[in-house]
Amino acid sequence: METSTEEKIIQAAEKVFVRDGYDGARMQSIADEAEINKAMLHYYFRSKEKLFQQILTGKIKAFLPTILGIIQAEMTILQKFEAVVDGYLKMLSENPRLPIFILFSTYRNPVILEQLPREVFHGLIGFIKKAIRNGELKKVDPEHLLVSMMGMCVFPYVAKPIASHMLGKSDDEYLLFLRNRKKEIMTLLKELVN
Amino acid sequence: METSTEEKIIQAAEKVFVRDGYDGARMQSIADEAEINKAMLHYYFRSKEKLFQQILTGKIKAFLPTILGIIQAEMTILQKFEAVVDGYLKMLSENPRLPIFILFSTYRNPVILEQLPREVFHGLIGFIKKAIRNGELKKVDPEHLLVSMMGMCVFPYVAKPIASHMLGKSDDEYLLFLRNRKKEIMTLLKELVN
DNA sequence: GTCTATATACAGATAGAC
DNA sequence: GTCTATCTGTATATAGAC
Repeated sequence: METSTEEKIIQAAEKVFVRDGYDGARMQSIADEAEINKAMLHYYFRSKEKLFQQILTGKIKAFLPTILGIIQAEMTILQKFEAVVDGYLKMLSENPRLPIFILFSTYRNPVILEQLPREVFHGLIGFIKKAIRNGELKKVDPEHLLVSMMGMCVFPYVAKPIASHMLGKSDDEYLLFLRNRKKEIMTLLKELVN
Repeated sequence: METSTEEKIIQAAEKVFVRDGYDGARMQSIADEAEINKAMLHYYFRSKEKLFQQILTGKIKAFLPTILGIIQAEMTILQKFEAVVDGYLKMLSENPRLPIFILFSTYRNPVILEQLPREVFHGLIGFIKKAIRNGELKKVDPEHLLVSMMGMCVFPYVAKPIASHMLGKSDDEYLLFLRNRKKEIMTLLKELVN
């Protein structure tokens, strides 16, 4: 029932920034959404810029694949792929507007990325390399494969308006399309496994 | 040597809108870029909104695959894939910031999409369906395959800041990475061909 | 068509009472 | 901590001289 003012601001700011972007967001919109006074935003966070940085940093960390922990050593490479794709698609289905927000924000201000850890990517690339050495996987470039996997997951979300229009799908039909996505991505990835 | 004022405005507006987005763009920046007076923007285009609509519509049309005309009936499906991927990646390498601009803009204002033709997508999906019937291609969902192809092409561009950081690549190294992209996408697509 | 000057609106941010 | 009132800058847009 009780939410602190600071927490209310953060939740409202997430919603407004993710929806409207930094330049499109209004401090008044955030205050309205949080049902508090506009002056409180500055009392707690000093400036729009500072509030935004905090929201963006938090969201980027959620956006990066945190699935690495789930992966077990005994899994086959295909099972690992499935864990990554599945975990990622689930997060995206819960936060469909998140990727376009993050990608656009980092384009306009890449400095924020410097504090981000690279272990997740390195870990996944390591798995792929090992699977190739084992003969478990066909010879492909690990970095390109990882980018392809992420692209296949993320693109239908960042391109939702244009893709649903081009495919002639209503919002409901496009949701259904997204739900079939995992199976279709895995069909492609299976072809790479020996 | 001679460029009409209207043309100078359009070129400047393309540059500024694509770089900064609608909300981030300033009419003064466009005027400076075009080396004309700010009042001229309103004389020729009435409002920022109208100028933006015109730029965005033009850019979306360039963004959609116009490669369909190149495709010949005698080509194998793999050659058709290669034509699409190659044409698309070339356009992207010449306009690296275009996709993030269009995708973000259509997210904020999807109405603009209504005037866009769907033939390009339908044409490509038709080719894929036919190839499956012929036994030329493994059984995959044509719509998903098309979205996967586009995602593999576009994602490395829209995610450039985050991907180059995660892979630990400098700008030059990332450019090289992008230049190898075609080969790696085709490696994946080849596995789908019988 | 092109300029200068200005109108109008609204954004982020702060001062100060309670 | 929370509010109202207000400051200050700057954005889009227009009026009107040339």
